[in-house]
Amino acid sequence: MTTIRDVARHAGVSPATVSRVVNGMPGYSSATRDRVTQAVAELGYEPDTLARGLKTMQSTMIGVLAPVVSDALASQVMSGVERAARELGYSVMLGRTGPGSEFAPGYLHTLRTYRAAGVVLISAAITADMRRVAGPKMPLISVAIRDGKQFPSLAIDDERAAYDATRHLLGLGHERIGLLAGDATSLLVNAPRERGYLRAMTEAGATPLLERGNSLYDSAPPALGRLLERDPALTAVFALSDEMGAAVVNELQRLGRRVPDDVSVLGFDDTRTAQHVHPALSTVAQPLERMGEVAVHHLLDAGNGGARILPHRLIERGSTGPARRTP
Amino acid sequence: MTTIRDVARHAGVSPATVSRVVNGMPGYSSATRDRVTQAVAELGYEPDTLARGLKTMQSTMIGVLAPVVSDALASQVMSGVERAARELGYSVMLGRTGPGSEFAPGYLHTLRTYRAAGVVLISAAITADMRRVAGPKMPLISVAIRDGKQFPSLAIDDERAAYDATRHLLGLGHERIGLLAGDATSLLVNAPRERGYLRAMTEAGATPLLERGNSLYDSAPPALGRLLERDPALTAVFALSDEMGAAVVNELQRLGRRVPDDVSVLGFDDTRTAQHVHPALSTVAQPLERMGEVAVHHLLDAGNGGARILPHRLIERGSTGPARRTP
DNA sequence: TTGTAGGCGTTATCAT
DNA sequence: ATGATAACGCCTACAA
Repeated sequence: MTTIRDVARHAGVSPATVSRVVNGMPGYSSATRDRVTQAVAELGYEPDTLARGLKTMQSTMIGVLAPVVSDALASQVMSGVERAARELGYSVMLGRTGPGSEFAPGYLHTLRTYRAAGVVLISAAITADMRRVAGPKMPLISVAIRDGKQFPSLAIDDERAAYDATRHLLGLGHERIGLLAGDATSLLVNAPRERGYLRAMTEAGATPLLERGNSLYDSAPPALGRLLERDPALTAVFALSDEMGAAVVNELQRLGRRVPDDVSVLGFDDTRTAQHVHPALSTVAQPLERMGEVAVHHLLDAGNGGARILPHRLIERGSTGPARRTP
Repeated sequence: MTTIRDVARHAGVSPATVSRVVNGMPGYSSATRDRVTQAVAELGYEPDTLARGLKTMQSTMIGVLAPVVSDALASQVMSGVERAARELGYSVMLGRTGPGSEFAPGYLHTLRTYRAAGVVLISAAITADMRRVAGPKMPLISVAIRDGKQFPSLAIDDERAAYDATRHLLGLGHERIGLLAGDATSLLVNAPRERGYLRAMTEAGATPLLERGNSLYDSAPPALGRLLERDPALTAVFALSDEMGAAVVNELQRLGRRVPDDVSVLGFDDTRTAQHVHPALSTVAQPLERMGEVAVHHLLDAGNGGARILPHRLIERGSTGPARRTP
């Protein structure tokens, strides 16, 4: 292994000078800079991250924690985090919080012993306990979830997004719009979306109709069944996740209903799943990759508390269309 | 921050003793062990990973690198890696190799400066250059790709898996089976699968028919078009990725063909995508999560070179069935 | 502009 | 069984 002393010897200077050159600190002639640079190249020297971190009391590590590592939404945010981190010279450490954030403290602890520069939590709210184990030096930010004003967070305005989306369906002439919501455990994202839907429906004088799944694919067909039982003449279903939306598209067709001619379907999130059904799922897009990138920047800018809002966007694919005329 | 000296003072012993207790080395009475253990608990002491790594010249970090972080297949392997690593007390660092592995050396370099305990490469072959920048201490293993015998790898037997799958379709009475292959850049996985298909077809006296996509969803419809043009009486399509398989299921139905009554469709990998279409995609399953776990174990067992094979498995869902009788 | 020296928190060697 | 001490590789006052 090449150390800073090797380079120093090779270039005929002191370790301190090498350090200065490598870190771009002032204090050397351009001649020595060249000699050092060359020595570095020749020996293939790279500063040891551990030693550097130990000395500076800070590492260039960023943690990224998600409830489930293989989740489609989380993957996209992680991708953004990774890209931004790398661009800024940081590395990212991956962890899993578990569905109820139960593993988060353990990972935060580890991250702390690495003197991580910060942590982004995906789809998981920051708790006082997490804040405590993270210690005073390590900033936390949660993404894709609205987390009050107490801790930093980065998300779309879920209430408004659901409101806009419902208005869009109303604008297409739909009145009997069923909402397929997620379960209560992900309350922080579901509650505002439900409110948005409710508000739009009420304003339009339409009758709200709500059933719950658990945001995953398999939970949607039974919930759709309950929705159709309560109103067989439904002309639109608004699912609060793309997986549920995709399942609804498939299930409706299995039941002999055409999408979107008989029933329109709208999803939420704009994960890749939305494009894996036919007709492709119209959906409320969250800028997931971008959220990951922005989160990293906020983290490193000592992004202080408060909730930041990113813009949502409605993407029309093939699963939505004008309401079927009631004869 | 609590250091080992704080604990030592608190327990009335020397730092060396604390270290011994914490690391389970011999050399202390049970009385002092208890005092130290209690002091550790009271002060919430956790050894600093950086300092420890610096001293021991080894860190408990494992790298996991994938061509694209948000890829479904890679996500599942990563999930397995993360789980196994955590269980063994290791942390995982995430990186992106890029489609042609072009970024791999950079990440390997970083990992080396972290003195990582090893690196698992997903869907990326190890090259001599990578091996070089990884240095002599850091083991590498590639997963979900067959990598000759030169470097460690962990994958299914792609040739055999495709052979078995094709035989399965033949067994259902299909003779006109089109193969939807991936592009040439992922040659290491595609070539053997193509060979397996070809061998099964030839053995059965059937006529092979092959078109290429790029493994992603959007590439499948046009390729399917070409397949149908060359043989409109096709009764089965074997797609070498689930995304392409899902697209084929959707596209066939759009074209008015029933799945599986008119045409059977078989996918490959068993990612979540396979379950996001209707009928759900039958597919050749790779044990992705398991591969991630096993990779970690091999890495830490100083897993020497050579290709390790994990078993594949055919999963029948709704997209395959007996061949349509030719009247 | 450049070099010397001390210490970050830990483990390992050598005394006691 | 326990403690003092020296490194691991780096950065950064402080001196020169």
